[in-house]
Amino acid sequence: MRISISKKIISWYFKHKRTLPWREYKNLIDKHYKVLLSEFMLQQTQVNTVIPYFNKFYKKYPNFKSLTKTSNTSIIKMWQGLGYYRRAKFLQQTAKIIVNQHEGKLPDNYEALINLPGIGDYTAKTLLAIIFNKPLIGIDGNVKRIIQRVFDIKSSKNLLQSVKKFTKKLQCKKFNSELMQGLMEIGSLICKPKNPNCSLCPLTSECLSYKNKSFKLKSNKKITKLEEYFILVSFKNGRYLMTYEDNFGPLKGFLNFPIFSYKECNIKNTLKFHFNYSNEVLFIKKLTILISNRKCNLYLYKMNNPSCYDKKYFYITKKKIKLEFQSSFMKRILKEITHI
DNA sequence: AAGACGGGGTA
DNA sequence: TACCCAGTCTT
Repeated sequence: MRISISKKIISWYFKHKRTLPWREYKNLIDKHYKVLLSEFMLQQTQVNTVIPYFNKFYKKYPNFKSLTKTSNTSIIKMWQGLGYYRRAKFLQQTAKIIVNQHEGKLPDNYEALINLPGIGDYTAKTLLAIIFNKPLIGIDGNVKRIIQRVFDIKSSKNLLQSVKKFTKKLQCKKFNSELMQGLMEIGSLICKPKNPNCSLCPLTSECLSYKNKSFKLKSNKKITKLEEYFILVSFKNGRYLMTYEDNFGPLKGFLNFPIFSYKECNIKNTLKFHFNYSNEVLFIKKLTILISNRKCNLYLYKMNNPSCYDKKYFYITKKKIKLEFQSSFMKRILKEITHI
């Protein structure tokens, strides 16, 4: 008798699964918390990037309750460098709902889970699979790629629908948790986007892409917008001029140097408007930063001792900056000017 | 249905 | 450089 694809994935997983911090737990509630935390951190973020963040975060916030008793600022500070900071906000909101409405436990049904902040279709199904061993499979990038390759599903308008249909056939009752994790494990370690390592794959005998020797998938076209800004660097008595209120999209609301759109603004007029522009303005250097779907050209300018007309700007010491949330964006600028 | 949202790894 | 990552939410 032929062994089913699911069984092959499951036995492969038992044998080859990695030891990861969220795969070891003290008890069931600890498992709920660890798996949920890992799923939030792993959204669009690779395992190896997450591991140190997870360990540090878990040490400081070891359960749902601890997340309800701290400020969102503190949580975001722990998230610093991981990106997609909305996740940290949603995580706290979800923790509060779990503590206040679900007796500190993760709900075990789709309806309740999908209604929690930061939990979408993928995470809801995956939590049900991993934690409660329910016969569902969440479709992430890994699962999508494996299914597409094994069944040689051509990219088309309803690619996702086809993937869903084939994925459903794999669901199993007894070891669905291992199946779910095995799919992702194979996806990230073996069935990689480029150069899949088929010699290690347990599915080669049923993989149509392997049979046809064609593994190329249609890539997601990603549009990168070019944006240009100028940034004002001002340094006084060991302190930097900064603000929380500049309107730079992705990191709006976080501490940053004064930043202005290069296209819309005339530099001198802008400086006159916000600052006492009587001092000389010097161009320092051009910096290129990639962030989300943008490529930003930053033109750094220096002005000595401006007095601010606008209350939203203030001077802050480097020591205090360290205590604040620092985006990689802001850190990069800081690094560039620190030796000027 | 498309765009916004971070930052780092990899070929 | 371009693409990808255990996606979700908003418009």
